[in-house]
Amino acid sequence: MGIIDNINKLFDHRIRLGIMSILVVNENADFTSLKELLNVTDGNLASHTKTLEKANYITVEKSFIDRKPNTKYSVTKSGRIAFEKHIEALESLIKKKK
Amino acid sequence: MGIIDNINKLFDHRIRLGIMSILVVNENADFTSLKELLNVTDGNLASHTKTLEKANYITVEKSFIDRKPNTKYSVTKSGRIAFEKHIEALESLIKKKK
DNA sequence: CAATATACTTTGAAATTCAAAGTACTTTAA
DNA sequence: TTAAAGTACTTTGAATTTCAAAGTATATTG
Repeated sequence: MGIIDNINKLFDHRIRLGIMSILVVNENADFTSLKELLNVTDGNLASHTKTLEKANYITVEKSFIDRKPNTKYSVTKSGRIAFEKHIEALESLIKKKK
Repeated sequence: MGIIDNINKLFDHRIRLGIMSILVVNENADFTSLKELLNVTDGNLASHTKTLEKANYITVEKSFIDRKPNTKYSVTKSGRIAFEKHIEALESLIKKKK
């Protein structure tokens, strides 16, 4: 087993890591908030949220707020668990340097 | 500026992160050692080391040891600095959850 | 009602990732 | 001695991923 085997490939990208970091502390965040916080383009954000959604790490809820479409993302239980594991893997990899 | 802007794209991949993690504590490591520690295929490792080399984050030294080719990788000064910055960016992103 | 804005989605070109196959020896063993 | 297997990479290109431009749909503003 390699020393990076516990690093989750799905979180091994700064945008997805950022999305998860936001969602684990916020219960939910909408498309526009994520876009601004992460400073990414629409299409790019959409494709990364879709990847996380397919993995069942986040859920999407669409509604209309003030007659405008609104997409809210939340982290799932399994997403939260997977993320914690990833962070632990990252920490143990990096700590080796001390 | 987004919250992930200080994450270095080049270290935003588990194999390259693993290579750097090994090299910042070891002064040097050869191809075979990296391959075993990381549990990756030859071609895959070669392409990631090349990426880091192009960025001037690691250097390569080729020689023969026991009549066999040996490739040693070491981290450069700028590679070390970039890596530290990356780790700080990761930590500050993750710490927000506490 | 035309122009501009908001909130996404779709599309596909470009870049990246990855492993299979290739190269160049060396070692073992018949 | 020579054939087969092993070591240490490198090359290649197919598959996947990333990303932004353009598109869709509705709302607002002048």
